[in-house]
Amino acid sequence: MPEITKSYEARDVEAKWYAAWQEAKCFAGHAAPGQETYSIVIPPPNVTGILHMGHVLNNTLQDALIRRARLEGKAACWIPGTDHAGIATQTMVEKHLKKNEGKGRRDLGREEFLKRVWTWRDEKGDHILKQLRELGCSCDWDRTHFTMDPGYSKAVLTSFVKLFNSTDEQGRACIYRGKRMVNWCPTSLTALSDEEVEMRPTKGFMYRLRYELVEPSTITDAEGNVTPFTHLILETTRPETIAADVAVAVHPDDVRYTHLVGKKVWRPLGERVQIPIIADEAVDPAFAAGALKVTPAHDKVDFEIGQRHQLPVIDALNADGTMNEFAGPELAGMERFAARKKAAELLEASGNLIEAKAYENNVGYSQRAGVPIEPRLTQQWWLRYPRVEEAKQVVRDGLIQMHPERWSKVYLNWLDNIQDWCISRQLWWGHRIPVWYAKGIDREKLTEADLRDPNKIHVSLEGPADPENWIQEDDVLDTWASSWLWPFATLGWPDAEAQAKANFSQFYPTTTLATGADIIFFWVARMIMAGLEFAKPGAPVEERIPFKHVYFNGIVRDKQGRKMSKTLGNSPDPLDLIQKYGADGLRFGLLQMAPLGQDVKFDEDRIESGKNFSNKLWNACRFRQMNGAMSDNSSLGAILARLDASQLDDDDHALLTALLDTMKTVERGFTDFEFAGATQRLYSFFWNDFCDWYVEVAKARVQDPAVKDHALAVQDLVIRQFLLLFEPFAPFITEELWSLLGYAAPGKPFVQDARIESPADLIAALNARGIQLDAHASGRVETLKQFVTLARQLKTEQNVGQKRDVKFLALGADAAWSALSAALAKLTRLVGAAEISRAAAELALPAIVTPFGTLFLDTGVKVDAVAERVRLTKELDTVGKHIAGTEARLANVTFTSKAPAAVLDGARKQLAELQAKRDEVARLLASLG
RNA sequence: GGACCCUUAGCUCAGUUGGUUAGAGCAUUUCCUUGACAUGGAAGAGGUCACUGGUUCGAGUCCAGUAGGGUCCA
Repeated sequence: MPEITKSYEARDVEAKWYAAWQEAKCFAGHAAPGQETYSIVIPPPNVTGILHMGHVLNNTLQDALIRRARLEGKAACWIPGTDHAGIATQTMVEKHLKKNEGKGRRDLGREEFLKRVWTWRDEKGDHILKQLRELGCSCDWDRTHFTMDPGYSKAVLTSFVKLFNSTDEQGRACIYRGKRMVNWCPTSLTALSDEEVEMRPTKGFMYRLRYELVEPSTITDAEGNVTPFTHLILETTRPETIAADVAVAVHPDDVRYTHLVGKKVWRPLGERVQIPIIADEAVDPAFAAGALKVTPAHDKVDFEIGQRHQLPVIDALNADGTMNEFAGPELAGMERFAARKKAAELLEASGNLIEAKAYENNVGYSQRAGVPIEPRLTQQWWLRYPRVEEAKQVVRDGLIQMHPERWSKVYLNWLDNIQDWCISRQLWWGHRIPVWYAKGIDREKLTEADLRDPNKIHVSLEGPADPENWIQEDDVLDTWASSWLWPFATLGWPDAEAQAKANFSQFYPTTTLATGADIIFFWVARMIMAGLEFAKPGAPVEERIPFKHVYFNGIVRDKQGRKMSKTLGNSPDPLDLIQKYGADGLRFGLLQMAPLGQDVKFDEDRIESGKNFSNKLWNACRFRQMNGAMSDNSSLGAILARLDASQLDDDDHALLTALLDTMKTVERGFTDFEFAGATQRLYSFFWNDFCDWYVEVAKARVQDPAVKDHALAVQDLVIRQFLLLFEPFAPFITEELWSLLGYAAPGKPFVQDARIESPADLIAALNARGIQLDAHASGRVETLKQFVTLARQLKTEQNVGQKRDVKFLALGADAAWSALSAALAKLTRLVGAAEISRAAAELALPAIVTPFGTLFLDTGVKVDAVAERVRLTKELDTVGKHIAGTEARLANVTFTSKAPAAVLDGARKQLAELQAKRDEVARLLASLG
């Protein structure tokens, strides 16, 4: 048996065991027929991403879940992988190209550019998966997937083709192409979905403008006064688009303007043209002066107004956010924000700018590029979501449970207001849409009927048989239109052979999805719809859902509650933390501060405490090893066989009771996703119940040959069960100790080869050895602990806290003394005294009142009566207050008549104890003279 | 504007269905390197549980409102 070193060196241990696990294929997900399964798909990080604290929390949780499942004997499978992350990766490579070669993607051409992206991916990708290994993640690496792999790509294209040929719940084609207003990112040069747009309050100006009436009018008020009416007043934040105005709209019921409807105003910028005044319900008469400039090309509401009134569309912006010739000669070619300034200057010069006031409003930003998006009219592919109603129902019915439950509401609310999904992206890195257009047709003018005409449009995986007559769509699919297939595409779908090989039928639906709530719409909701639609056609709904539980972990924030970000530099590098505190320390510390569904305020001290706990565990095991040779630890049965039921004392009973309680807490932690509670109980059990008390108490027993084997067997038992409970959270140190203390059975070298006992299993195993746990032992041990604390307190107060040769004298009734003397040996040791003997009468010595009567401390020095009197008086005062409170409670008739008996008894008992204590303290005071 | 969450010790957080004197880690005070562990041990100090009202014999816990902080959706 190798000797355990003085302190725990995490890094050596971690590297060794991870290699061993991989070598032994410990993480392989195989399901035997009929075996209960537990499967998780990883939220695939961006292929070029690096590990941050959010990943650490998310993946530690998944690893804990999957490791626990293994210990419970389930066929566990955790599928890893990465996401091609269309925009993010393409942008990254483009930047790199620009910097190193001074070229853009168009200089290289599509084919060459994609080659470069693949090279980049091969060189720099998957780094994050290696980092997850450092953390101890037990993914089945042989199942690593990438959303652009051939098999996965086939799944993506298959899903598109299937959707193209199917209808939504209202019988409409799921996929259509249409020229509609989209969120356009002028930096990435692509359309975005609504979810990729982030509203941010943005400071700017509200420009108050005059639009001259072509035929000035007059207003006649109630008194018959007539005033000239020469212009309309409008407000806009975007004067640079004025040249694209095609009308001014007012509310049809707005009496201020009804007489003007049908008349015209001069457009104040660009070519001097007249535009009509129209009436539309969409105008808010209360906003500004109640008139709205209508610019159909650059605003969604305006576009809809334009449609209703058959207005032309003038697009004054280029794709990259610069103005084009329709913006007028002064603005053409300018960048949009410069043009805004310039437009204001021009308006001011022409006298049409009344004022520009500072204004803050919500502006949509491209989440990825961080620039304001432009509403832009373009041809895109759209998806009408399938299975929307079913997706709501599975959550309402609890087939899919969200934790914390409140996220269900957010989810349902989104589905209630669901909008069609713009799935095409004007990118190259991604899955190219499997649509071919017949040569010679005008793509801009395809009707819904044309889309379904196989002579004009070809949609398939393989492409047309006569490719020379067709041109493939340039656009690729939104990244999320590939990752929404993740739970089943990683299990081989749609290839039957691959599915069989991957144990699709056993691992789907997966058990738990652990992710952040920030992607509940992007990913979670869409996966549910995709799963219902594709995974097991025709199967009952409970077999089609992609997962049964969704656990939303919090966001890791810094101490001030800010999100961790590169720019703020407030995000510690997880690998540094692993270096400093060990992977186990990081995992354990982080989980301790991660209560269900709350954001985590990161505190490095907590991680340090995780490391310290590792060391504590290490040393407790080291001490066990030093106390006696290891006997057969290879199974629970073997250890139990070494227990002597007749030797079990109160401490054994109390410890085993606490162990059972810990087992229950941890079990509940896993079913309810209450990991913080589980880790905290593990901590307090091991440190307080086991080390602080039991190991100390057992020091005496271990010296006694008659009970030594038994006492060590209890320790071996508790350490074994603890390691099993702790392994999911701290796999490295537990593995090392499992091995060092001989818990591994022959041919079963790893912790995961063992089966964790449930609390009921352990009770049954104890019963089978003739052991019934004594429910009252814990209370008696608690009393002894109190006695020890009080005795130590007395020593500290008398400035002999560290001396071990002091003498105590206890004055109490026969019953108290007999209880005390039964535990005398260990108490003497624990309080640090030469002896504790019985006093015959009150003594003129410093004293403290304990549950076993009054305890006097003989330091050999004359007692300081004045100091004692002060101390005892204070004590008497405190006790008196508690007595008064309890008496008042008991004197209340409504309390005594309504409170349950147990509470009443407790109060009465407490009062009696307090009164006895008061009397004793009073006697002591009196004896001081 | 709608929905949700949070407010407990100096800091970060626990506190299960209402029930003795509200807990932990870190920080802090005093003492201790005694044979597991100084990454440690012992003893202590530190809290009107944001505020107001209600329900109840009893509220950190349940209800309503107020204030402050945060998130999501419009």
